[in-house]
Formats: sequence, structure tokens, C-alpha cells
Amino acid sequence: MQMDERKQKVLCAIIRDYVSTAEPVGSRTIARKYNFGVSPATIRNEMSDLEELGFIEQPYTSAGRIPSDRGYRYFVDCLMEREQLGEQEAGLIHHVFNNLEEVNGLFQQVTDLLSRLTNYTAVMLSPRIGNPTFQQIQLIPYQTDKAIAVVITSVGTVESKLLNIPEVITSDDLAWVAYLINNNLHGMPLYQLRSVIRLIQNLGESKVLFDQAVGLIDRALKAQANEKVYLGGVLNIFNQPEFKDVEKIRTLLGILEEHQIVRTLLNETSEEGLCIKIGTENRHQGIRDCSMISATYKIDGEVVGVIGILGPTRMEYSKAVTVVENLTENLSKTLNKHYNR
Amino acid sequence: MQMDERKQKVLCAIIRDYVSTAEPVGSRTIARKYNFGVSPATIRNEMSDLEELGFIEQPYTSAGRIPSDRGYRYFVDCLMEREQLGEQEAGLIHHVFNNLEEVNGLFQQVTDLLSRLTNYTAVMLSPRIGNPTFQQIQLIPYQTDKAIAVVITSVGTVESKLLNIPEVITSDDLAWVAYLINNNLHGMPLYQLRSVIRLIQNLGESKVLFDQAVGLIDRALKAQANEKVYLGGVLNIFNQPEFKDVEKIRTLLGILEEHQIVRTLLNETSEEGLCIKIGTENRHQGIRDCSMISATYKIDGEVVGVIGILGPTRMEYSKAVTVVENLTENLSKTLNKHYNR
DNA sequence: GTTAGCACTCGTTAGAGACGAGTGCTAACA
DNA sequence: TGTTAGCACTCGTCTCTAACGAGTGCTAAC
Repeated sequence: MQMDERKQKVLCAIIRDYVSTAEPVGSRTIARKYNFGVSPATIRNEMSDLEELGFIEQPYTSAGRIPSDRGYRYFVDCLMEREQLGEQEAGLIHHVFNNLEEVNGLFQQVTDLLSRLTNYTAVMLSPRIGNPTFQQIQLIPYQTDKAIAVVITSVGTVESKLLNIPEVITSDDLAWVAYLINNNLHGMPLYQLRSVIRLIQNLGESKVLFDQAVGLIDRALKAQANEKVYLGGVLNIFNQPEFKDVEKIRTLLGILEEHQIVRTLLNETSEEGLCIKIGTENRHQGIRDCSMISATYKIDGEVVGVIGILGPTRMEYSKAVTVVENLTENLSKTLNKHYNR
Repeated sequence: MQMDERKQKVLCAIIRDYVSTAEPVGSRTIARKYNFGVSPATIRNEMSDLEELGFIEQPYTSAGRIPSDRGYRYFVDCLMEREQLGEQEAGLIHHVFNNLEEVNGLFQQVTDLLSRLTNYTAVMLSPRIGNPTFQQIQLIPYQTDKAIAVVITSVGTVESKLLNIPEVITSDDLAWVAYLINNNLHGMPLYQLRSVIRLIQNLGESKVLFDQAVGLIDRALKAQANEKVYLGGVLNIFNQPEFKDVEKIRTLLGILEEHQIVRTLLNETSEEGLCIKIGTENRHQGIRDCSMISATYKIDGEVVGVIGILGPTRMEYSKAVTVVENLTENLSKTLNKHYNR
């Protein structure tokens, strides 16, 4: 059996109706509401065919039809048209990207924006930069027995910590340790750090200080390697009638709380561009009745991170895709400008 | 009517039973399960009195009794005995406070610990330190047209930011601006900052840099003034049968997500020591069927922050109070040691 | 190929009755 | 005076049934 134009139109109508009502769609509704100019009986025949093709299904005999995962897939691949952003939405986006104070805040802002524009839950991974290296450390004396250590990595992130140091350590010692570290470890990636450190000896009293400082460098580089997870609009889950069940919500919130799971999910995004996973296409058991739309963003032409949304399979794919694509573009542009490459 | 000893025992038994089962408690259950040595009929008479006193109530005619907010209040004020911590629990607490890596991580750890020990949702405000002042700034050159600014406040917190600066600015300019700021603004609280800044003139090309640096100082001091909110065990809400209703969960999660609300709630904690708010004693409409147990922690004898738990009014008050008190003590001790006063 | 007609399915809703946990009251008892 | 057995009564919960209706598939006619 082939998909002719009318079948496609019927499938579109079913999806459109189901997406907005969350109720199984009957032949009468389709025929009347979407002006097919044929009777419900004719639509029924088409629906019967669509069911045979696996694009729609019946929750039970003699209920209306709902789109199957395969139906959504066909719709997304072959039928869906990109939607235009409304003026208000474009305005919101413009506002976020053009009133940027600093990059770190941007990630949360973009995630919130994404959830707000789509009404689904938004997730995001901050940029993972291939092999960040140690750049420099500063040790600043503070009160009598403390020091503040500030580590800068090659990607411009800063990690700092208040150190407790033995009283015998002078500010000259601080300077000496900082000099030692900067001289010997500059430009080191994480995996080389340990082996080089072993070569540095004879620190005497400064050993404690040195160890703490190196620990911080370690953390700074590790933090960079592990992409941070941002969540936005988590409560949007409650808007979906398919999640009126407490257990379902609990499962989903449990997944979102486990950042490692979110990371895995997002990292399954195809290497470049947009990725849509519908229902059972998702690996993770707990989101088998959800769809995820994600897209990668780049710095200097290289993929560094992902943003995405998580919603029910009954999702406004067209709108969602437009927003996700738009935001990744803007994000890439902004980050490139910021990192000046 | 007076509360005699048996009435108190009956109230205790009702609360104890209701807390563990979440079902209205009948006279038979009380008489049998709690070895009163009298018949259900006698218990019924006592219950009737307790109801008249307002300590228990019936959900409907001829159901069992449940404790009223007033009943819980009487129990907490007059009847409750402190519970001892189990060995395993004490071990967990010891582990967190004695394997401390750094103070900033401690806050989230304590919040998580609190929720884990009680099985309720834990909330916490990070220390608010009265009038933090600007201590010092470092401007570190980075790449050709950037600088990393690091601001240290009087309480040892560090704020940093990557600055974009005009190309004409040299590293000497950076040093000069840092010197200027350190010399003129050192020891300034937030409210004096602006007026002093106006006195500094003739910055020429460095104006942009100067403004960005001051902006960061501003933010660092403001961040300190506004206590940060930490949440732990949010999903514990789902364990409570009283929250099997989706709308209730949504409301509660909505409140927890609005950090400003949480801040207000916690700041209503009595100036010192423990605070228990039961049901309608809570100001906020959305948690009128919850109880909150909170306690302040101190640095240098001065109250600086609050930790607390939020659960259903049907709460294990004894256990919860013990844990909250224990953690505030440990927290105060640890912070004092860390800040060395 | 399209459509009206019609029997049929099956989830949803509303109502009725049985059930049972628990009460309050009364009267008897120590 | 406090305690208790007995008993009628209340009311939420559970189960069963019947009515309803949205929607289907099939058939036959156009």
C-alpha cells in the first residue's frame, strides 16, 4: 500500500488534532473539522489503511485513533513544515542574547528560554572543550593563616578556593609555590598533570599548600571535562495530561535529577545538527513515552554542547524544532563572538 | 476539662499511630496495640474529651480520629521526648563533617544529608554575613584582548569573570586599574561603593575596564548579601500519601522552585534555636498542610543562616527535631573552625 | 471510489446495594 | 464514679449493573 496525498493529509490532521486535544481522534472529527469534503466513512477507510501501515493505532476497539511512534516519525521526516517564530517569541530570544552580561549566566538563561518558548522541559549541556589545559594559578594571602587560590584554565574558566595553610608559610612562600606551579605545569592537560607533579620535590613546609593548589587545578580541569547539566521548566511536565499520574512524574523527575542520565541522553544526539527521538526510539526505559528534540551548538566550527527539550510524544514537533534550531544558532553565534574566534 | 496522664498517653498513641499509618485511628486499635489495659469504650470516652479539647478531629462522622494542628502542637510542646540518633545515622553525619573538602560544597552536602536522615525535603540558606566588604581585586591578562577579574570579599568568597577589554589596554594598565581599585575601595561595604567610585576620574581608555571590574565587585557583595537557597531530597515529597494528588505536588514544587519564597519561609525562623511551624501556623497558603522544622546556625556566636525540613503535618517530629538540631550544631562548629574565630 | 445505514464494541459514568470500620449512647457493673 | 458490654447508627469504600455514547467495520447502494 502506498501513501497518497490524501492519506498524508489525514495523518497530518490526526496528529494535529491529537496534539492539541490529547484525545483519540474519530473519523467524524477529521472529516468535519479539517474540511476534507468527503464523508466520515471515506475517512474511516483511509484510517484503516493508515493503521495497517502502522502510522496510527487504536487504544481499544472502536475508540478513535492516535498516532503511533512510527506515525510521528513519518510526519517529522516527510510531512512537517517548519513553523515561523512569532514576533513576541523572536523578541524574547533577541532580548536574552543581546543583553548578555556574562557567559556563565547565559546557559541557564537559554535553558529557561527554551522551556518557556516550547512549554516543555528544557535540558542543556554546557560546552565540553576538548582537552582543556592548566593556564595559571594565583595564590593570594588572606588573613593570617589562609590563602585564596585562583586557577585559570585554557578555556577561560576560573575555579577558586579558600585554603587553610600552616602559619609558617609566608607570602613569599605563596609566591614561590605559585611560580613553581606556573612554570612547571603551564599548558598541561589533566592526564599529564600527575606525572609531572611527581618530579617536583623539596617543598618542605610548603608541601601542604602545594598539594591543595594542585588539587584545585585538578578540580578545575575535571569540571571542564564534565559538561554541566542545566534544567529549565521542569514543572511544565505537569501541564501534560499524559503525566497526570504521580508515578510517571516521579520517574521523570527522578531522571532529570540524575544529571549523569541526562548527560547520557543528550550525548546520544547525532554528531551534528538536529536530533529527534520519538517514544521507543529513546534508549532509556523511563522516557519511552517521551520525545526528545536536541541539537548541538558549536564553537569555532566544532561541536561542543547540546541543548534539547523533553516532552510527551504528543508534541508540537514543528514549533519545537524551530525553537531548538533557532536557539542553537544564536547560542553558537554568541559563544563564537565571546570567545572571539 | 484537664489533660490527665491517660489523656496524654492516648494522644501520644493516636499521633504515633497516625504518623506511621496515615490512616484515621480507631479506639480499638489504640486499646489493643498500645496496651492500655482498658476497653475500647473507655478509650472512646477519652477520645471524645480530646476532641472537645481540640487536639484531635474526625474526618467525618464515625471515622477514626486524626490529630489536629493543635494536637501536634501540644504533643511537640509538652509530650515529645527527644530521640537518640542511631549508630548508622551518627556515622553518616560524622562522615560528612569530617571529610570536608571545602565550605561551598558543604552546604549542599548538609542539605542532602538532612533530607536523607529525615526522609523529608530539606532546605537551607547559606550564611548571610552582616555587611561584607570589598577586600581585593586581581586583574590577570588573558589572551590578547581579555582579562580575568577575581574579586575577594571580606568573608573570603571569590567571584570571577572573564572581561573583554579594548586592545589598547596593556598589562600595565591592568595593574594600574587594580591598584587604583584596591587602594580606594578596600574595606568598602556595598552601600558606600557607588559614592566613592564617583571620585575616581581620568581613567581614559581604562574606563571600560574599570567599570566592568566595579560591576563584578558589586555583584560579589550583592551575592553575599542574598543568602543562597539549597534544596535536598525534593523527591521525598512523593513518599507521602498525602501528596498523591498531582496538584498538591505541583504547588509544593512550585514553591520550592521559587527561591525567594523559600527564603522568606526560612527567615521566619525564630531568632535563635529551633522553630517548629505546624500546618496553619505557616504563613504561606501553599504549605498550610505541611510542617516546617528549622533551626539557625551561627558563626562567632552570631546567627547567620538557617536549615530546615518541610514535610506533611503528619511528621515524625521527635526524630526530625533531633536531626535538625544535631546538624545545626555540627554546622556551626565546622564553620567556626573554618573561619577560625 | 464514495457514502448512508446499521449492528457492534467497549470505555465511561451513575446509581444501588453490601460491607465494615468506627462511633455515640445506654444501661449495667465494680 | 469510672469502666464496660451491647447495640443502633453513620458514612466512606467497594462492587456490580445498567445506560450511554463515541466510534468503528461491514454491507449494499449510488
